[in-house]
Amino acid sequence: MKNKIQSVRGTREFYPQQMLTRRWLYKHMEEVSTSFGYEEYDGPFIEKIDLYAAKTGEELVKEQSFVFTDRGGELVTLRPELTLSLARMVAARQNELVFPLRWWSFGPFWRYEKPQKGRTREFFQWNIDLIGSDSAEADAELVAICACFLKKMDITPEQIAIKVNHRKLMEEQLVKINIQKEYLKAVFHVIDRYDKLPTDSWKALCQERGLATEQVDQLWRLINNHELWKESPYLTSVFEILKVMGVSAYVKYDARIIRGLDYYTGMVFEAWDVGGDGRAVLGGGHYDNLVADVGGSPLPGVGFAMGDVMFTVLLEKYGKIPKINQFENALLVTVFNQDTTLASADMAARLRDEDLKVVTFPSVEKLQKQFKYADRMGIRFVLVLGPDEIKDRLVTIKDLKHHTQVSIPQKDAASTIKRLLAAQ
RNA sequence: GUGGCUGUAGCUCAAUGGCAGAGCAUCGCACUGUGGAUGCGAGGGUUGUGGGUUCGACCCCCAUCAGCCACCCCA
Repeated sequence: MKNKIQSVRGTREFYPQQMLTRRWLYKHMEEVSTSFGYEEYDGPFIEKIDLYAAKTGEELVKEQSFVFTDRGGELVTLRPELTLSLARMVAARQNELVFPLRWWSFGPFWRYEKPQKGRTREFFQWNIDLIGSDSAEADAELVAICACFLKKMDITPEQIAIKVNHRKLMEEQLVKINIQKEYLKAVFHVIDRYDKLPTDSWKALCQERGLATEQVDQLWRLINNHELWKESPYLTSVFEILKVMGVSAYVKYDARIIRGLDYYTGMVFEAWDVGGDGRAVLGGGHYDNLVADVGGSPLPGVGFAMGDVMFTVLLEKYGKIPKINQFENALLVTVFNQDTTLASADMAARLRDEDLKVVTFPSVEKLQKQFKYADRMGIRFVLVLGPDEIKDRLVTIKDLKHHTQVSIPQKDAASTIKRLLAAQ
């Protein structure tokens, strides 16, 4: 390990076992996405910085992106998110695409943040969006997809819950307590801080930000009002739809959900780890203007994004990551000695022709060592082709799982193994 | 970007400023045609890195890198 060059801070290394987990996660996202009729797409991994400058909030670009100048002197960045690339792609082919369109993606993103548990500088993110509809049905669908995914991962509503709110509802309510339009952003920010501070400190913070004592109390009542959604016919309708879809158990109204990204204009939602000290694992919402903002005609959309890092942390916490053995149906063809290597290679090739997963041992070693290798790798069958077998055109097959062994004619090897596999 | 804690064998961790260790793992042998078990043995370290203090530094000081935690922010 001397003179080892370290990996770049915050980047990920996927050893085979973790790669299996990533693929397993991907498979479930794909299944849920496609079951609702979503199509897979992807955007560039590098974008011009201008794409994000306007709409995602300044911090995301200024502080949290991997920005550099390319050889042509252009300021570019490793993509910190996908929604704006999506909006541009849609705007570019707005007249040929069929709406409403439903697209999903899973790929790498980069943010220049301080790494800690559940947060790295390089991460994978599931993005899923429905564009071209303004209805409560569309918004409800995305929440339902989120719930279906959690259910599929065997996560219960007691473990992760989806909290829903609506920005316009909040704006209306804030206007009612005489908060001026210009202050909305600042107030949204203090609402966001509510969970992190004791009530007294939070109230002090509100006053610091210019709220009158009376307004602070009104705001406190507002964000602790779990019935507030009843003031919104829109949210009422969303919850009704979710009930019919059978996913209500995962969904809660929460007036404290606002979300940081500036482009959300309607319903917003986040999935939270209920058991933990509260961290969002997924977030999304409705946006009215995104496509227009990148040069298209106005088109509304709704979508969410989920990072793999925090979600994997939670899956581990709840013991939901299966131990996958990719060699459970594989076989190892051993080599007995130098004279039998060709016979083993020949046997291995013929078994692969029969669509079996066949590993060979690449050098002549003691059988003990080769058996141990199979055991450590989780390979189920070990084949021995020694002088005795070759003389009688036999092959010995040991089933490491059931600790049984047979010697059979070589021509029956594939069918015998297939029979054992079918019998489990 | 700010503050705090931690870096010793592949892993988990010991070691008053005075000889760098244990368990697990690895490798070898017992076992010359058979994995998991047992026994015996072996290898493995510039104590994250670079300076400083000291007769002497894993230990104290400074810097730096990395991990974790709390902010900030967010997925």
